[in-house]
Amino acid sequence: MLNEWNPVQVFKCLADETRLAILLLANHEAELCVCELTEALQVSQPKVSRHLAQLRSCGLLQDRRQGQWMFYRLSPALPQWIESVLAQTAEANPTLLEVPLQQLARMGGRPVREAACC
Amino acid sequence: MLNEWNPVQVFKCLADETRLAILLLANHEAELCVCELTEALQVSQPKVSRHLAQLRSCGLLQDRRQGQWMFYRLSPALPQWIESVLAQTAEANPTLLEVPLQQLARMGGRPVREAACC
DNA sequence: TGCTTATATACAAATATCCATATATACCTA
DNA sequence: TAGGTATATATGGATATTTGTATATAAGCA
Repeated sequence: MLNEWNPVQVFKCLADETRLAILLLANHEAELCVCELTEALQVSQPKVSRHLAQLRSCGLLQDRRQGQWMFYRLSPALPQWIESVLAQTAEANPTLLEVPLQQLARMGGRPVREAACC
Repeated sequence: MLNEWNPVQVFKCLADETRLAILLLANHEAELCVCELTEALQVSQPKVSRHLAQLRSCGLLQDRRQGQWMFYRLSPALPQWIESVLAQTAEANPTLLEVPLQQLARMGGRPVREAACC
């Protein structure tokens, strides 16, 4: 995880429609798997995976495997200023999440989360 | 000013070392001319001008001519969430402004501001 | 084992971004 | 008007980013 939390790097991560939507969704939904993101954002699976890899390598996202699925969430180590930027952006731009959340709600066959521990 | 306040566009503006520094300086200093920015950031004049043009065309900066000088400041119309992002970024990353402010303080022959109105 | 689903990665092409250099424009002063 | 300073922009090349397509990896299940 190079150049950790460097503001320019962080803003580069936010400076793409797909990545910003992923981050705002992760902020809203706690945890999402790749197929859910693919469906919510209506983009190809490799595209989502590539952006997820970038966000993970920048330290913004954390992943967890559960069987066949990979679940992504905001990194618990995220500095407060970054959380705050995400929250402000989401609050001031509610339309960004509107369609993705509708797509999610419409989606069938979503994987069931198992408790992460215990 | 196309695509005004589109978050992705805004973050693209923040996703460059020179532009981010310009914005944080403008946030800190109220108003700066091109030669001051060139000196503070230790970059070439065309480079500063190009980035300033981009920030202006995105609506983040406002310019004002005073004689030979062009003064730039944050747009008064800046949405609150963007101001907030800038403030959070500056506060959490004080080193970003450290060297530029030193260079500014060291700089001689800075143009005198006239009152903008009256 | 072999097949299916979910996800990741490699590759190459298209596009965007960034920069140095050269030059143009605008204002000022004489 | 001519010359100087401050700033803007044009051009071309280098580099980075983004993407579709194809393929690889990993887990689950028969």
